[in-house]
Order: sequence, then C-alpha cells, then structure tokens
Amino acid sequence: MAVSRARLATKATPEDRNETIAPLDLSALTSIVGYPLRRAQLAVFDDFNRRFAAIGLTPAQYSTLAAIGANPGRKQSDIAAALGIQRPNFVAMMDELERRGLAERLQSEADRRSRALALTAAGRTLLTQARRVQGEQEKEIERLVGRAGRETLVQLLQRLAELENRP
Amino acid sequence: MAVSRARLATKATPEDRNETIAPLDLSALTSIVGYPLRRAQLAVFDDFNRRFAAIGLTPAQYSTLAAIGANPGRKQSDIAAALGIQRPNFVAMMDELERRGLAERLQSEADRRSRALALTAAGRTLLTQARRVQGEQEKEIERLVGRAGRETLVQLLQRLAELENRP
DNA sequence: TATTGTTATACTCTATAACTATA
DNA sequence: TATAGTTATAGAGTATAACAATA
Repeated sequence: MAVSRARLATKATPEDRNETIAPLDLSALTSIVGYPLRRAQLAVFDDFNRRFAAIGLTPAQYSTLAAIGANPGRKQSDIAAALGIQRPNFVAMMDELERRGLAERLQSEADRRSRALALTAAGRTLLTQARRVQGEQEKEIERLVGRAGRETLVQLLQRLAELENRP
Repeated sequence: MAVSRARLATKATPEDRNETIAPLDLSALTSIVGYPLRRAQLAVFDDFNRRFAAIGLTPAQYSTLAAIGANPGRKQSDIAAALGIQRPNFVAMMDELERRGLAERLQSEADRRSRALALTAAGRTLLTQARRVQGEQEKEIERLVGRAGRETLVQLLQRLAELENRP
C-alpha cells in the first residue's frame, strides 16, 4: 500500500543514486541576525499563504483588515502609514477589499478630502475566521520554539524594528 | 547655533500645529509573530542598505559572496539552491558580480555543463571589508536587544525557518 | 533521459512624480 | 500653500517554461 518516497519522486535525486551531496558551509551567514531573519520571514509568510489559500487573504490584506477592524473611521492615509504602506500602493489594496465587499471607504464629514475606512459585516465575519486560521499558525510556531520562546521572539523582534528609526 | 527640529522640517506636521495624532491600535498585529517579523526584517535590511551604500552591496550580494567565499569550487546551482535563489534568477546575480570582478565562473573539469564558482582577489578583499561593516550592524543590534538577546534571536529564527519544511 | 546554465517572460511589491479636489 | 486620494510608471524581486550543451 505505502509507496516508497523515492518511487513517488518524479526525478531521481542524488540521494536516489546514493551520491553524497556535501552540504554547503553557510555558518558565516546563519550566525548573524539578518540572514535567518530573512529566511524565517519567508518561511512564515509561505506558511501563512498556504493556510490562507482557501480564504484568499495575503499577509498584507490580513493586516489591513485587522488594522481597519481595530480602528474604524480612521482615514485611509493613517491606516496606510501605520502599516508602512505607501499611500499610492494602498489605493489598489482598498479597491480590492472594497470590490470583495470586505471594507468600505466612507465619506468623512469633517474633511471632504479624506475617506473614513470601515469593515463591512462580511469583512468582520471574514476577519473573525481569519483570526482563527492565524491562531493555528501561532500554535504551530509555539510547537517549534515553545510558548516562552514565541513571546521572547515577539519582544525581540519589536525591539529590532526600532532600527528603522535610526538613520 | 542649534536650529530647532521644527524649523528644519520642510513641511509643517500635525505636531507643529499642536494637533494630536491619535496612534492606531495595532495590538492585534504586534502580538503575533508574523507582523513584527516582517517589520524587523525590513528595518534590518534598510539599515543594511544604508551601511552598504558606499560599498555597493545588497543583502543578496553579500550573502552570495559569503557563500562562495566559504565554499569555493561549488557549482552555480548548488550555491543558488543553498541561498534559496532560483537558478534563472542567479544568472544575473553572477553576471553582475563577475562584471565587477568580485567572483568568477570557472570551467569545471569533472562536468563540462557546470561552472565552479570562486571569489577573485578583489572579491576576497571586499568580503573582508564587508564583514567589518556587517559586524557594526551586529553590534548595533546587540545594543538594541542585548548580547544574550541577539544569540537567542538567532536560535529562535533558525528554528522558525523550519516552517518551510512543513507543507 | 536528466541536468546545468541560460533566455524570455510575467507577476508582485515597492517607490516616486504629478494630478484633482479639497482645506 | 498644504493635504488626501489617486493615476501612471519604473524598478526590484521572484517564479515558470523552454532551449542548448552536456551527461
């Protein structure tokens, strides 16, 4: 019943031919923060994308929905700035969320130039669902680094992000 | 002598007019790993780019030089794979490093299809210099998260990167 | 037949300048 | 004169298909 992994593989790998693939020495890179930071970020985002493929949300879309949900009525440029997204690039983001009926740009009474962002009922429902999916990723991360490790990680990363304020 | 910061600014900010800018609530995002991970990665790479502007190396170029330097004679596709770079995209990378006289593609005796990569003398010199610049970034990171914090961070990030092996 | 390096290409992200309507 | 949203656009980075040379 069970088929060997080698037989399932479409191509013969060096391992299949009993050839040794000498691993590269990347110790000069893995010991500094930047390299594993980038690799970890890519891995977590890839994992996120796999988990959110069915629900159809990118990391940027998830963070946008979460930001609007927690700060309804704030103007578009404030949400964009808080997320570190350039205003011009945030237009297409909102176009898409609005097209899908998840968020809306309301008329601001105070200043007719600006748009007050808010989630629709569908957007709030999807955000609730998305939080559950995200929670599963967080649990998987806890399995990898431990409960305390996850919290330490968040703290250290938040402090690292302060580098951006030091030009 | 000293000019006030407000006078140096080109544009009047809300602070200049004593307007309060209510900060957004992003606690739902900052408490999960993915968000600060991405922000920290961007901050560290931006800092890297500022430090390496004079020397003219991107993070990807630095990691490529380091990988070739520690593994001379390895074929192009092995170096690319180890760095997580697609083979087609690595061609332009090597073209540029070769054009600048930092690395070279040598004829492999064993297999005439493959190219054995190596650093030139100039490449080794630049890599030595680059390591010093990178070391300064690492010290700045230690100032932010502490000596033990930096090491903990590297360990946690390396374990996080294992997510990539779990489809 | 499979692998190595390569070309071509497309798609996503990101950054900047400039327009419009409002203030 | 400045700001909010927008348009247009250009540059990275990344992913895939296909080809020639070689195994």
